[in-house]
Amino acid sequence: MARANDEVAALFQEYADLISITGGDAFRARVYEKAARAIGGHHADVSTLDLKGLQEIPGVGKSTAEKIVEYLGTGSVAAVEKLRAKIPAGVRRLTAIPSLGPKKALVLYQELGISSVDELADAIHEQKLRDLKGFGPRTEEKLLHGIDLLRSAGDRVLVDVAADLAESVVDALSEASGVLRCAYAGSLRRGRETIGDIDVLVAARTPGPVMKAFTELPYVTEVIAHGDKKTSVRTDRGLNVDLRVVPKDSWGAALLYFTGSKAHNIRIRERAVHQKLKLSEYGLFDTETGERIVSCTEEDVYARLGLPWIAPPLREDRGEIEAGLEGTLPELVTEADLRGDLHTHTDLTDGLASLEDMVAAAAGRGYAYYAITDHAPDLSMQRMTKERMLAQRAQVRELRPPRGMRLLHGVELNIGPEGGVDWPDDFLADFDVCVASIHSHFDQSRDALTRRLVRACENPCVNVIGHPTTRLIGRRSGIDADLDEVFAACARTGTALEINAHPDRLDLNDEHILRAKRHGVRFAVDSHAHAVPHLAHMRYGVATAQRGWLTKDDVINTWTLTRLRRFLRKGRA
DNA sequence: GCCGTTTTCGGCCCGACTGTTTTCAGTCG
Repeated sequence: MARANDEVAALFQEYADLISITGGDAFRARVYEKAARAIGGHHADVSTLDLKGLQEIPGVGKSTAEKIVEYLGTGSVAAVEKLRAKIPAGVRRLTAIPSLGPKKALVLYQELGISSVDELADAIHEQKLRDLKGFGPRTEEKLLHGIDLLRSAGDRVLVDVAADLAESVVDALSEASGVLRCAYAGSLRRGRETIGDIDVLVAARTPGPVMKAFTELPYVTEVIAHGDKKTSVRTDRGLNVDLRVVPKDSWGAALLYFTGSKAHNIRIRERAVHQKLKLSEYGLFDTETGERIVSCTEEDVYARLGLPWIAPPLREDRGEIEAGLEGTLPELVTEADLRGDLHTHTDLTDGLASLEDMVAAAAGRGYAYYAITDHAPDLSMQRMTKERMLAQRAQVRELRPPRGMRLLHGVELNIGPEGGVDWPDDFLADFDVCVASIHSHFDQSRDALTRRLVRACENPCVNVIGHPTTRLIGRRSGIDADLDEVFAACARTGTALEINAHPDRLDLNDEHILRAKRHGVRFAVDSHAHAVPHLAHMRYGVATAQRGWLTKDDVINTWTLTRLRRFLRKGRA
């Protein structure tokens, strides 16, 4: 069951789309889009708020708040139903086709009665679009191509795939003639968990050579748009890359603009307008004289708008502008702050590398401490026994890792259907650290799942809840537990929540982290490595923690070993 | 429909590219 906030957000997004399609006031549509985002990201559950509380959500006024109350009371909103009755759901679906927006969708529906993607494909093949105003032969071609893309849509890709591609594009273009600077921006720079396309920014004396080099990259399959300032391509990696080329002295304004998010950009541009300034990707200008004031660095632009530099992971219009004005932006945790990793495996269970190899690689990352946490016997395929675990402990105690790195002997316990774990307290008490995770029985009731996690927190030996929602991005949605209750239990019992850094998990996600932090929870950013290369996934976990506004102090594996050990003692005898 | 470090009314972010147009609307980010 989704949070009421998510249901309301989806409803308002649909309402905004329907307003656009029916040719309603574009500003009204934008208001509902904005409200949808604000409600989806709001920490408090809207079903617990009254009319007054709802209006305290920025972007939610009287009319919107009343619609929320109406929805929560009756399960629908009359104004939305009215538009739904005018426009079939399939017409809205048409706007998912690239190059087809609300205006064309309405024309297709009104003139030809087209209300589904299939009907549109048929109509194009029957040449029915020829007589419509604004539809030419190129439009037909683009629509057919767009339909193909939609039908084979891989949607967004995992962040590691996008990062590899982006870094390779940046490396290649940095070598192109006339390129002065090159970097990726967009959602990848903001550290989002999945990426829809890659934005690459170049500062160059002349755009020609770099544009050419770009379209000739080996993984480019198609050039979508090709101009002096912007070129867009599709790649064989399932995502598009946009390249923008700007003059060198526009670098800061352009980087700011292309990093987004769109919502953040709109907010800072509004701020500019209020100061009689105009902000574009070319710089910050005086509206009256047209004179450029600043543009070279992001810091310059923010400063002229009365703001400190805002780190990209915060740029989601989730309060960062207000915090910047008040001087209360968090000092975000960084990868360099991490002193260790608290959830890793070896080939004793389902890891691929030996204890020695994992430890050597961890030492190479400069960690001060490193925990080995192989599986316990309740994941029966791992064939773990007390004897095998104790033998590993002896091996760990004997190892002398380089650079004085300290080894912690831990375990990843399985949280059973009733919330119990593999071993009794007296055996667990001798581990340095216990991670406990759910690995099965994902479909229990909400109450059962909540109780299960709360019981695990109440175990005096459990230090960290591993991959708390068990989601696998794009493959398995997270379990349906009352997370706020779990967060409260973590804070009460001194149990940390994991931010699992593996790109297909990133669990907890940024929004959960923001909510958990309000409960006073501590976090562990862990690689969950099953092989040496996985240790480097930490960067994605850190980015997720940054998106959750976490500081060094919130993350237990940035602490000194002494402070960490005190935390890990928890309720043990 | 929302909102105010000029405003409780009159604004609401800005520019690139494409295709169908003869000067611009639509789409996208």
